[in-house]
Amino acid sequence: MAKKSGKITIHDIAYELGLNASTVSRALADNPVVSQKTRDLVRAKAAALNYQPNRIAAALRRGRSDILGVIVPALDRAFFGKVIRGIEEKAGKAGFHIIVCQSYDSAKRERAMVDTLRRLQVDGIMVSVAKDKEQANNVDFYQNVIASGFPIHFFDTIAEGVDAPVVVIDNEQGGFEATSHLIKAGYQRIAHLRGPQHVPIYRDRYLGYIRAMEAGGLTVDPGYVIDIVSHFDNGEEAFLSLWDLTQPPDAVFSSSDYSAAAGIKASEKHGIRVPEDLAIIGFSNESFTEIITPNLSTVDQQTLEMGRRTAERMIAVVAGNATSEDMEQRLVLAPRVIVRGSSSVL
Amino acid sequence: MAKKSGKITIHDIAYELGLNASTVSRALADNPVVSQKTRDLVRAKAAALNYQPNRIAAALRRGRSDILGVIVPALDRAFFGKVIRGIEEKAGKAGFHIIVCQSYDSAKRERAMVDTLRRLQVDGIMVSVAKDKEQANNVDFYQNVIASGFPIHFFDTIAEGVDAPVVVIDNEQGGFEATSHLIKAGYQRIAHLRGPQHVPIYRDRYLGYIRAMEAGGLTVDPGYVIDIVSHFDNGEEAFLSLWDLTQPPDAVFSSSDYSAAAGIKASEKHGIRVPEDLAIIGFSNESFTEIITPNLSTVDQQTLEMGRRTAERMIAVVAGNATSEDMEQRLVLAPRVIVRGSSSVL
DNA sequence: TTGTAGGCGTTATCAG
DNA sequence: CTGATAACGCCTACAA
Repeated sequence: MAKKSGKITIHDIAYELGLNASTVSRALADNPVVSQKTRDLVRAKAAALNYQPNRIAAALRRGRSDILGVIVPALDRAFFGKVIRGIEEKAGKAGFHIIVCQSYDSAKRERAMVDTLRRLQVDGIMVSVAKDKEQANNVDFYQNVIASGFPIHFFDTIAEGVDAPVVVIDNEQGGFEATSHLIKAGYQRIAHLRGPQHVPIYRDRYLGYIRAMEAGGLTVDPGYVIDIVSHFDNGEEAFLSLWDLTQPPDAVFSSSDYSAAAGIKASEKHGIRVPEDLAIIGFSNESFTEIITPNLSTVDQQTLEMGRRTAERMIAVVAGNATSEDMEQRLVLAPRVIVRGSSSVL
Repeated sequence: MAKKSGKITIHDIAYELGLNASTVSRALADNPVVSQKTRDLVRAKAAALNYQPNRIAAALRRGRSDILGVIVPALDRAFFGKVIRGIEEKAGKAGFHIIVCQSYDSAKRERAMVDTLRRLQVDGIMVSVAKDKEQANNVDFYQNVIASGFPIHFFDTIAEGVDAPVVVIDNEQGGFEATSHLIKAGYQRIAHLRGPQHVPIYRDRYLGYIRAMEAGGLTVDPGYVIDIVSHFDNGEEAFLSLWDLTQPPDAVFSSSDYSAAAGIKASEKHGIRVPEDLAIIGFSNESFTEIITPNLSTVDQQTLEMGRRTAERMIAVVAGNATSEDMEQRLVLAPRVIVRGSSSVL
């Protein structure tokens, strides 16, 4: 009995059992070098005292914390919620914990978070990079971090030009397939709501759109490409400007589900039938796409899978089963087009 | 120069400056007892060497990690994403980090997470308790944890009967106001889609509904109260059963936005106009409520605010500015009814 | 103003 | 099979 109010340590257990702390440590680690009898005794006493090992002390000693860092732009975006769920799932099973941080889409803040996480001695960091325009400075920064031997793994939005493992979906292919789907369904005048082009994922979706149009023998009317700034707010405007054209489109591939949804709403308001007069397909498979009417066709991003694979690969590196080098640096997941009512008359 | 490949420590800085590690430690902490000159020298050298303090070592020594734990049922639910965003926001500003775990709505797993987090030496844990039926065992568990002096703070779904600080919204009041809004709008036959009654938040919403009905002088037809199991899946069924009644309701207050949305969809399919034939109001203010047509009336839960306040209060306790006792144990946030197209003809 | 000497709780290396 | 000892990197009395 008798300990002040402080926490129980292996020394307490050792003392009560007339053993040495190192034996207790070995016993708790199930080290076979310790006699079975002693191991049982120690475990029993540990349970009796409600001993909780201090993992921070162990981390200091072992030089490993079994904690991984995750940096995302914002936690309240459905996409990141799902990816992190996948990450936590795999990490947890492998005995790791995750610390989650938000960059609020500021590359500067993102770099600061990397530094803090490293000071916390996380064993590696998974990051989906901020989408502001200050990303250029990331390259040197991350190259230095990586050169120092610290494991970094990107997912979704990556730091281009940085030599690190990456899990992404093929946005170009997603754009291609979404557009191709519209072409196959018979639409000819296909517009595109385009996200900020300094962000690779949006640029790729746009390029996929272009490729599909060319492959389908259709010309891209420059007036059919509308730039979306904040994907929800100016969704309606975008559609209005399209209808102002002398020859309005008969289909729209939007780089975001939000602007696509805004389009459905605007169409309804203006008496344009979806999909008869105008087909719409979005991107991301947000959960509301199955709730709105008509259901929004979209491109699924394999979010859970992205999280799981990222965590797996990160852990492989951290656990030493793989080095960043010997693993294929780039894992590209295939997006899946999901056809629903907004782009097909069933 | 010359360090193997290992990390830089205060000893390295001290060595290079011909100082002692303790002086460096004090200098970096801006301890005024150290001469300004030395402090500047140390900071400069630290920067030059790209020194990153080892917070895990500091944590061990100080007995504080500046890390807080957060346990939620699932990270891919919009509600928790927002709350955590709020938590991280406040925690980050106060110099804390957060480790996020998922209970997957299993009380057993939740308790296991509490133990692991404690072993990681987090300074406190914020938890939204799992919604399975095994919660009863939580009471003893949490009472013990708290009795041992470890700070626990609940939010949203709480462990009833446990004496710990809590931030919740007034679900009873939310149910009352949602229902009252329908009554004031002239609806009389008001049904309720009721969530699992072993979960306090759903029970409270139901009680609020009852109170409003009574206050409005309306009788509650038992056939008008439909139990929802999985809030999205059997939403349509619920509505179908209501329309089967000889006297169907003219309004529905749903304890979940998802079943409410399912109702809007089902109404459309069956040629029932919303809100003319049937008014619908949900609960939670999910982001899709503004996207569907008509926009769904709902009750906002103050998610960001809930996260911020929870973090603030937790930090106050951890930082010693307040004890769990001297702070009002219960902070109740007021829900806000948001009237949109689904329950009002504007 | 700076240095010395522990010690936080664990694990790893050596002996015995 | 078990014990003694040192060390992980930092902080903090206490001394000088």
